[in-house]
Amino acid sequence: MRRKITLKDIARELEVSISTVSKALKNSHEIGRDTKDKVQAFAKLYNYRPNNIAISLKNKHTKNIGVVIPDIVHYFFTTVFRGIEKYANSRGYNVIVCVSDGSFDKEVINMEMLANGSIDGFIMALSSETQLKADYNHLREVTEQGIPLVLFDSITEEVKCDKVVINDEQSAYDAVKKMVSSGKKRIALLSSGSFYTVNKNRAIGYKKALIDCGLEVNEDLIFELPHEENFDGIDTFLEKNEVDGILAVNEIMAIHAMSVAKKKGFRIPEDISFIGFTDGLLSKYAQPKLTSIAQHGDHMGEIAAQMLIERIESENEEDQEEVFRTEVIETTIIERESTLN
Amino acid sequence: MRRKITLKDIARELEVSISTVSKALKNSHEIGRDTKDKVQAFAKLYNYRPNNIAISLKNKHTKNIGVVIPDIVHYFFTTVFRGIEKYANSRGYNVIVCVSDGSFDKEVINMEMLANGSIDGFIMALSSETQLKADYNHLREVTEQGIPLVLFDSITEEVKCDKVVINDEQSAYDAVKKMVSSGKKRIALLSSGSFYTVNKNRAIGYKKALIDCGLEVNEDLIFELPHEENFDGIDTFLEKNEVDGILAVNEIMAIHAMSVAKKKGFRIPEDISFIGFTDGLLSKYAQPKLTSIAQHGDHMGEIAAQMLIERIESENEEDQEEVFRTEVIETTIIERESTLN
DNA sequence: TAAAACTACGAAAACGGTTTCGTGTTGATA
DNA sequence: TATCAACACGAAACCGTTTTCGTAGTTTTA
Repeated sequence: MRRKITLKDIARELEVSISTVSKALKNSHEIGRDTKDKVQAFAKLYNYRPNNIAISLKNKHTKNIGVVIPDIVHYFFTTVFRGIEKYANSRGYNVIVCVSDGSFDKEVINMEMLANGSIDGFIMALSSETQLKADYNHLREVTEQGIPLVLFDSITEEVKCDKVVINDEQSAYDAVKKMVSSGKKRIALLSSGSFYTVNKNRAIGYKKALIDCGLEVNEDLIFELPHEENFDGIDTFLEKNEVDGILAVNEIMAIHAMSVAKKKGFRIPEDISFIGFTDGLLSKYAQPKLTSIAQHGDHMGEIAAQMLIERIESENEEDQEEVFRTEVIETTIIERESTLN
Repeated sequence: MRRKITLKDIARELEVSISTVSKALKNSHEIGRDTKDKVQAFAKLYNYRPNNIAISLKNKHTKNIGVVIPDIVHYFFTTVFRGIEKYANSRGYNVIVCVSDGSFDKEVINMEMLANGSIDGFIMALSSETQLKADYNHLREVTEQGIPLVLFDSITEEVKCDKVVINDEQSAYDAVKKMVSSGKKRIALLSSGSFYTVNKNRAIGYKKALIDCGLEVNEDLIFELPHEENFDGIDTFLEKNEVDGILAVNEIMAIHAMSVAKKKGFRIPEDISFIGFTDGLLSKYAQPKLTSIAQHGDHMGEIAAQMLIERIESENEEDQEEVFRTEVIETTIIERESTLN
């Protein structure tokens, strides 16, 4: 078991000082050619690599970013994560992931753990419980310590930081309008918890589109799933209400609704059209293929990482105007078989 | 911007030494009641939290584990990751993820980055390129430095370390046998790159089952996808060959094949049965629902993390017998609509 | 009452680097 | 020949902890 070699080892072996070794390896002009060559050759021979931890301690940055998300087995979040990881990596950063699992407490604990020096900044999507409690003190603690924070997807206006979101309202608006213009008149909204900012905004867009199209908003046609991960309610909702178009806030609800509709003998899209948020695998492989609203998670992730790293690396320049940006990513509707043209 | 408070700050403020503060906060018996109370109160008041980096440097462990996987937008890997994260977190560890994206070079670079002090151990699934090149020097480098490594899913016997896999051979065997016993005789195997250890083993199980059932192995019925992510070949394969059962090494291939079969007018499962590895979302939501082999990714992840952390924390006890275990996770066949009973 | 043993604390080394500043040795300049 | 840069390098502080060891002052023991 070859132990890792340190500057001290090299210094001892070559009978020079540690500072000389350090400088030689950085090609400092302070060190003479001969010494540099000697040190560099030795270092290469013994495969010297500086210890990240020591550098972090000295330089007061870790080149790690912390990502806190509610769930990892979730198409949208994984795509965002991929975007983050890709960009971060290209800038020499590593990514530490913590999943809050929808729990406020876990979110708080995870952030506290990471905030004590492990990371240079956070990218996170709020857990459902946090949105419900509307308690954002852990976020403020972090920002007050000067740790940059970027919120995405599920955000809050109550914390001053950079944000990246999609235009939920507009996207829902466009989706509804699309269905209306294909002749649909009784369009339902399948949602899941109106405490989510995203769902709130989607509902707004949904209603606005109906109104703009001269249709009335029928609250009966807005169905909110009582428990996540339990889709039973959808069946009875569709039995009780006559609808000819459905906008769902995620693809799973859309797929569920589609299969209920199929079972009841409806033709898709002739009798009922479907559009779902999140353009994931299910949308592509469903039968019929689901028209969906692509949120471009990869891009969101890249933008979020870019904003964060920019913030981290400008931290030094103490000007810090404290003007925060919120970047809006444009969605695109991917037309498939579940809607009419 | 409240800066983080350090031991030194407390010491200065309370006019005691740093060592006293450190010991007082650890409730050391060396320190008198009064001093302890004073220090602890002050620390709580100012919300003192020790700096993780400094502790890591001192104690020579980071409480971080590195996970290197080929892909994150992939159901199986995310479930494994969830298992890892969950267990690791319960033991006070954080998880740094790097995705190799199927690239040997990225795998190597990521490991080198992390190996320089950032993590206490690795959990990884080999990238396809690594398996192709069969170059495992980066893994050996790491283990030779005394960094524990646990390989899962896509592994190699050429590196001495702990491993956790499923019983690929047996699973494929059982799946084929199940189809045969329901009357199927021309069963195809849809695979993707025989350089993957998993696929190799699944093929072995597939063949063995056929032989044990008195059927002959027809190499024409073994189809290997030329390019991953491009499923075009499946169509022509099914046109050229008459089959009444299909075992696919992943659910996407199975779903693809199913939709081709449906298009050609075959009844599922009467005319053709389907079984796919990985019990992901697609299997559950496909039409008909796909019978699949659950790999229990969560469990794999937990086991992997457990093995790793055990190894990390016994590192100290220098006995290190160097006996490595490979844990085999039992799969279960989830019967759905794509197979006969 | 002197020696031994606690008690309560501080000094300092250590972890592995970076960086500032000081200094002895050159060679060039006046 | 005395002066002065430039050069090449080392000492030491520092990042924030932990931990060993030393030591005053007090209490116990013989």
